[in-house]
Amino acid sequence: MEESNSKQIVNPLKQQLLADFKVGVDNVIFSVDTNQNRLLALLVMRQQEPFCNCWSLPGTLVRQGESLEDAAYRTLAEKIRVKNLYLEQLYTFGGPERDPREAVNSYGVRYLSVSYFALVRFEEAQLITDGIPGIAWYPVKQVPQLAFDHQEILAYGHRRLRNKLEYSPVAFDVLPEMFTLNDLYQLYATVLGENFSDYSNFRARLLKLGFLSDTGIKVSRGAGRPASLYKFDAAAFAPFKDKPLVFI
Amino acid sequence: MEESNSKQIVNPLKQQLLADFKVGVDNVIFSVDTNQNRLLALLVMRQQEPFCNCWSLPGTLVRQGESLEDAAYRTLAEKIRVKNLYLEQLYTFGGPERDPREAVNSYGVRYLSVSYFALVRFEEAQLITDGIPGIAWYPVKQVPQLAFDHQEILAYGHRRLRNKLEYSPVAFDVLPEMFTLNDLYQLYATVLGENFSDYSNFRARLLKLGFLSDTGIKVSRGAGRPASLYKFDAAAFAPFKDKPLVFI
DNA sequence: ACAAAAGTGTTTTTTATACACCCATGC
DNA sequence: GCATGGGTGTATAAAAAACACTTTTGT
Repeated sequence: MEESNSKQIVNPLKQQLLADFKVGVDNVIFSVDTNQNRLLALLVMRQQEPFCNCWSLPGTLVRQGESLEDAAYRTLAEKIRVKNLYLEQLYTFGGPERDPREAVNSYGVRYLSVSYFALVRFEEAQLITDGIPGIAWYPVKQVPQLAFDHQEILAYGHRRLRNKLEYSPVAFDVLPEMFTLNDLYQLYATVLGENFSDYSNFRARLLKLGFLSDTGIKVSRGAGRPASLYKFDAAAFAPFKDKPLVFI
Repeated sequence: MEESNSKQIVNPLKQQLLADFKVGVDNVIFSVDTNQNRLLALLVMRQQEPFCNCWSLPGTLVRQGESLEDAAYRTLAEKIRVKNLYLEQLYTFGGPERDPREAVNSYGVRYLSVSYFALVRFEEAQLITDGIPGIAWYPVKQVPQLAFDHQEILAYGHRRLRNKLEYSPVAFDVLPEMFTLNDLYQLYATVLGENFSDYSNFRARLLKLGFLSDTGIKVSRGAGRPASLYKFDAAAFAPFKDKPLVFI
């Protein structure tokens, strides 16, 4: 940030002119349907040009006095009601010509997208439809064509989710508060692919670490022995913060 | 990105007005002095207000038609000449009031900083001083007060470097092309802290993986047996891409 | 000769992996 | 009873961690 910030100095070389930006925030919002073992992403149908009637990530343009994170929370709150959620910044996509609006009004206005990555509990999340039907959870394996470069942003978010699962306890932000060890295992298998570990070993390893507490409550899902419901004990997890590969 | 992008519609609620942004790029540039085992960051002395005569990360404002990455490369090229470098986006800092200029001209212009993280080889990097003495490598343990929120950005970059060292071969972008195994070990020890592994084990493990090739050339650093110079074999490393904790 | 740094090997402990097997329930 | 999913244990292989030892140089 060393350049002069005065717009008044007109430089003959076009290159030298600073770009004026509008900054958008786009959210990649994930949740997991434990019943069907599917990883879901929240999409909205655009109601305006450009890309009208095209599915897209829920997003907004940043307003005066609003921080990037505030904007991310605002968009989220407009679409779903949740009790808990995990949110972090993903990446900033900002090349020229990533938004067709740049070409039209072309006063050098650029559109930059700061993307955020969010995890919510599927059971708790209430979609705010407001009559308009253009909002839905899509299995990440079956997302339709998306507006702008949102396909790329979603893919980036998916990669981040896979990485985060390996060392951080984000899974417990997506799972219901009480879950069976099989729910947890299925989540990992769904996101990371079937070949990351054997269920018995996964189970034994996590239990030994001691941050999963058995509530004693049993649930029966059809046939088979009923499973115990476990809770994540955040305090007991503390020593494992910053340790890599806790969950393999 | 769903809002109307027309500036003309004046909304009585100030909140509803979109913010206009200038976007800056700030680079956290690291290198390692293998002779003194020090991790260094490149700082520049600001020549303008605000924060004139204050040390800061090298940065620039993004120009028309320029991508974020282009801007990052441009700043870098203005400060140092390097043959190879590693560059990736770090994080976007964008709260209101992070830049004092927002208060002054206060037409709702916001300053947003997209930070980039770069690694260069200390030996190859030629600082471009151009008479002005305000550019220097600082040991990260001894950086002075920095302008804006650059302290925070630097800390963030340092954390990223530590993480990247564990699974990606970025070390070889900071080390000279040929290095001793001790250079490599010292780099890890310097960045990760002295207690990450024992030298013998570190050495044995990496050699077994087979992507370090012995050039046969020996160097003597004072007393003791001369050490072999090794090279990083990028092709041989390929199978370890995406594998976590290759370097522990 | 001896200190200093490079490089090798050995032993112990811990962790990963692959299963086999027992347990509790629905039908 | 038996299929189904939950839950426990064991045997083997691999890797991490600790550290003793050998080699080659400068002084």
